[in-house]
Amino acid sequence: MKFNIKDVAKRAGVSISTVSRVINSSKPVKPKTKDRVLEAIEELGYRPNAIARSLKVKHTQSIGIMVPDIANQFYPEVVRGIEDVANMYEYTIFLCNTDLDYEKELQYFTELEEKQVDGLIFMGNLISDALAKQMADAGIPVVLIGTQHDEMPSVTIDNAKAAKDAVCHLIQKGHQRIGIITGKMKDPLMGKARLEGYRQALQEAAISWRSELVVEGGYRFKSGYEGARQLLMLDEMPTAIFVASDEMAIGAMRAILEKGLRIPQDIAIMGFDNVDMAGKVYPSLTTIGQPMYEMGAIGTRLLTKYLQGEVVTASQVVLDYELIERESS
Amino acid sequence: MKFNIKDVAKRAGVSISTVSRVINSSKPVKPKTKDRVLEAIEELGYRPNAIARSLKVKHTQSIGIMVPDIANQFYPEVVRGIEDVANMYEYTIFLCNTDLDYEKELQYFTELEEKQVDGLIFMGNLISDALAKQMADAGIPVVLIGTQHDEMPSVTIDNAKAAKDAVCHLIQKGHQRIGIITGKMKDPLMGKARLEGYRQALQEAAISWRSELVVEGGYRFKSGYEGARQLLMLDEMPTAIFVASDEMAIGAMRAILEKGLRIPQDIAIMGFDNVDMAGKVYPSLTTIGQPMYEMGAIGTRLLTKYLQGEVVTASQVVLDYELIERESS
DNA sequence: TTGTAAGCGTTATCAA
DNA sequence: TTGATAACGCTTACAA
Repeated sequence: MKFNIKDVAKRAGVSISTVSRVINSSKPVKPKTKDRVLEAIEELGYRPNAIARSLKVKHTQSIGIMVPDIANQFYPEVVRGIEDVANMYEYTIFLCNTDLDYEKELQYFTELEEKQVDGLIFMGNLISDALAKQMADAGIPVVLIGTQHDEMPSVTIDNAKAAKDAVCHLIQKGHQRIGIITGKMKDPLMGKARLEGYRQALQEAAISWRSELVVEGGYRFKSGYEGARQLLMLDEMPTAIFVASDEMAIGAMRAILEKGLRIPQDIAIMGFDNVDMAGKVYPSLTTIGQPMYEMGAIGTRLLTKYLQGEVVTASQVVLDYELIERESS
Repeated sequence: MKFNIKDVAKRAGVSISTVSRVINSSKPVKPKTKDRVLEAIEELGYRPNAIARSLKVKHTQSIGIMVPDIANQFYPEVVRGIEDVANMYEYTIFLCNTDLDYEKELQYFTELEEKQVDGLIFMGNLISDALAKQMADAGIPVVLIGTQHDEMPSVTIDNAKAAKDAVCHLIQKGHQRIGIITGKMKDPLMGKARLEGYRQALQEAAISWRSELVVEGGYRFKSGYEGARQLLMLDEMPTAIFVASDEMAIGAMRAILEKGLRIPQDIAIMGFDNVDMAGKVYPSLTTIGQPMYEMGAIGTRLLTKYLQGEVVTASQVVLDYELIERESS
């Protein structure tokens, strides 16, 4: 019960080329025959086979998207942004979860390459050399979101500057003893850069660096909780904590609340990301808002430009963030 | 710089058929020639073209997945489950956000059909007649997750029973005056069924129904917040509220906390879903745990069975839920 | 304005 | 164990 272009041609009493022409409006067709074709298509419930078409035209109108873990708070929103504009430009998206595993990244890339995706959106940590090489060899346009690479277009925010602003905000609120729960130190953007911002803010305010106030975290709830507990055990507790991700910040809040301390009166908290949850917890979380949806949308728009051969002026776009003041500070 | 099977055949000094045979291990090839072919593949960096292959073999090793909104708390986890087992069975997934819009569902389905997906995972409300018809006509295997249809396989939980258990739990805790913030009343599963569970629990406990204690919500944070405020304005406030989704429950908690009331001492809260956030808010949320990852994984496993022509014994699987008692009750 | 036919990169049948 | 060759369903010169 599955028909092809030949079937409709026969039914309409025309050649397959005319059918093709009415499907794609690629060449003028006499209105009358066009109607006959349309009618035949309708009657048979014919659907063109995009696979066959792709084989011929050499593009698939599909793009791959690699993401560490869609179940992780941060990504769904940016994936939504990606999907919306991809859809707008008539692309469908292949979703791949890499778990930040270089092997998996490589393997998925190969799979996507074989499936002839027109382009790729990549999210994750640094791109491994092997992956970079394969991307270059494949000749598939790639845009990075939330990470950078010398030879690839990307959309990011200025993590160091954002972190600095965050800490400055705390300082302006009168805090002098400010703790930090960082990201992973081997992660240059979310880890090191945000710590660097913290350092700069303190320096500008002439607040001396105290190593007991910085604890390394790992982005997830639990490490925020544990990091905060560690900070709370100090003889002199911080009066504010800057936490390098919202999820950790919410873990930190729990640690504080469990101790019977008040937020922000006893300890102020500042997160990073503006994950959906940040505005919903109580007290709500003051944070650095990454424009997640926009990052996805703009990154994809950038990709479509490459795909359509448009000239792109800025290939490494860094977006504005926003300091969102809520109840926790 | 892109090679095809012909190029490697030439380079290896064999015919394209032998190359095909070594790629697919479909027929024995003399070890020596096999090595030559492998070598040629390696040297050229050849990648088989899956599109061409699909055209010939008539399947694409890809499945579509339609979800209302990936940015909505509930879905990322199930999508992760889907992707994991899809990947295990060598399928890649096309992700589509429908926004619960019948038009969009139809449109996406058509797109997926044209792209020749081997199967489809559908999440959303009731399937519209138009969609059901098109699915049947297309002859593409579909499995439903979180919703049902007479003629289609699905994986769900027993919403009414789960809701009843939830309310019984509240009753056991000594509550007699129990409010409910429901889902949408036009939604049979998450809306009506959960309300029905509430009704049954009250009835069994011989607690009389009071219409001022039931307010209709809409799943999202805001409607939970507003619903709770409405309940809190009653002359006799409820001592417990059963909320038909975690996100609403968290909105309800805010309304309560803002009034200076304590959870669970003044008002107990019970949610539904066990979204990631439920265990992270403070106080943490007692809720009905839907096995989201498993729903995705099992649904996809079911789909692969259809795709591989295996016999399936149970096509409408209803999974167990779990009452997760935390701090809010 | 329409039709014929070559070709996209594979797999699979058939013969050798 | 291998090689020629006809599909798969479409688009696109080129001819008519």
